[in-house]
Amino acid sequence: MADERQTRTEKLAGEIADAIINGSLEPGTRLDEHMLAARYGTSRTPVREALRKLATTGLIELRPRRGAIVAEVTSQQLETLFVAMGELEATCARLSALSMTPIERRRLGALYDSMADMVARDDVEAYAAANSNFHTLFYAGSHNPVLAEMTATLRRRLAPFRHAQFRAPGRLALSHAEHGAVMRAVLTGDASAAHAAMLHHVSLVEDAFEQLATPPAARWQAN
Amino acid sequence: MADERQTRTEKLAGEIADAIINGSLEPGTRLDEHMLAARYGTSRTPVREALRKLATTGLIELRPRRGAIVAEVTSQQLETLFVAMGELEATCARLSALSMTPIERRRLGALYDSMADMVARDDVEAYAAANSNFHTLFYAGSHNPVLAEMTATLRRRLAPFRHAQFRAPGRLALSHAEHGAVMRAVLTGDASAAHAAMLHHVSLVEDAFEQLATPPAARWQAN
DNA sequence: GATTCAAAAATTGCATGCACAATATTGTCC
DNA sequence: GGACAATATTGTGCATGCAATTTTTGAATC
Repeated sequence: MADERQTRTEKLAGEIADAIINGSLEPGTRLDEHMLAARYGTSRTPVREALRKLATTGLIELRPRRGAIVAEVTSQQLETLFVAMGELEATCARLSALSMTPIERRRLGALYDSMADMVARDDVEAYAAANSNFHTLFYAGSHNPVLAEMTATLRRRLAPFRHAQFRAPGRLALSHAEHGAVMRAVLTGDASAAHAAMLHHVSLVEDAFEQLATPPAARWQAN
Repeated sequence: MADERQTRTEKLAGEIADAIINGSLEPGTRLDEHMLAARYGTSRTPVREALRKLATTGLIELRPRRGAIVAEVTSQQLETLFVAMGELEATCARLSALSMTPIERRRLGALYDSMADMVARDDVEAYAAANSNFHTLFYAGSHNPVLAEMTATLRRRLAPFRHAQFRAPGRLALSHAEHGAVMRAVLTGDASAAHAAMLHHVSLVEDAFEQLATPPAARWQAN
């Protein structure tokens, strides 16, 4: 209940996106309009509109006259997505170095410090949540809503493939060290260093994924 | 007639987008579903779906229960869009420096050379078309379809505001000189120089726009 | 003349139904 | 037994209709 201000279409888009991101709808799954309408207790109309919205984010694939499926991502496409994500994150860091306000800089430093404790306690859960906030600070810090939204969209699209991100041993400490490099560059206003440090950081996330996680899609079409 | 393979929704989205880009639908115009359905000879259903698709690209603004309007862009939002565009173009140039194939590099050089003639003849029409191709080469040259599509989408979204881009005296020669800087950096594989040169180039485009063109939206909400 | 409020009109959100395209199934021939 | 064609079935694309919300209109009041 609560806020009944959003339309059924929007609510549906959110729920289906969540189902995809948390893995309960696996890549390749056919998204039958009747089935979804029945499952969520609406008619096909809002379902169709929600599917079209999700298609633009890349979470699902819409084939004219042939229905929708949860996007199957080949390892090559995943590589492409990670590279694009890295470039956008790096750009956000670059702009953050140039335009973060003193308050934003202080907040960034405070979050970074608090994450040191989580590393010390080896608290993966808390660190993962804080990590998400840490990156979000740069989206906002770019002071460019257009760029911020693009980056956030890409992040959501990659979410299904990052579940095991911090499981690798020592990954927490490494991540925190890289965060430190990014943060220092941003705080000193060194734009190109911030860009480079963030790019490096996100590349390593990609590597960690490839070494460790078996993404849902890879089961179907690896190589 | 011809290719009746695409759905009415897709065709509609294209036609409405064109109408916005070429200026026949001005920012702020209300997009009444009944009106559009009548104008294009369909029912409201495909119109609604087309509008939702356009909304995701930012060309129109969709206010729940309150209809759609052609996006009104404040000068501040326009600034944001141009910055984001510049960063993405610069990123494409950066990646192009790293990953263009010899064939792509040769094609880039050939196009650049051919544009010198257009500058000499002061052929604004031809130069504008070639300029579009020039930038598109970097989208493809990034070898990252995700990034390329994002950049192209932003370019389309800014298209309504760039009509008078090359009208300013001397702008053609200046543009060509900047293209030269970008091209040389890419051809020599200097990624950060390519990034910087493209950023510089696109910033100047933005300046040219601000000095010269009065965008449709600025009539309504400048300051 | 401006402001407030209520009723009317307009417009969106959603449901439902039908036609056609795509897919699955069955049957026939080699 | 396998390939192919005809048929049945499923599912999407689109049209239409109704209910609810928003916007407009008009009068009454300050």
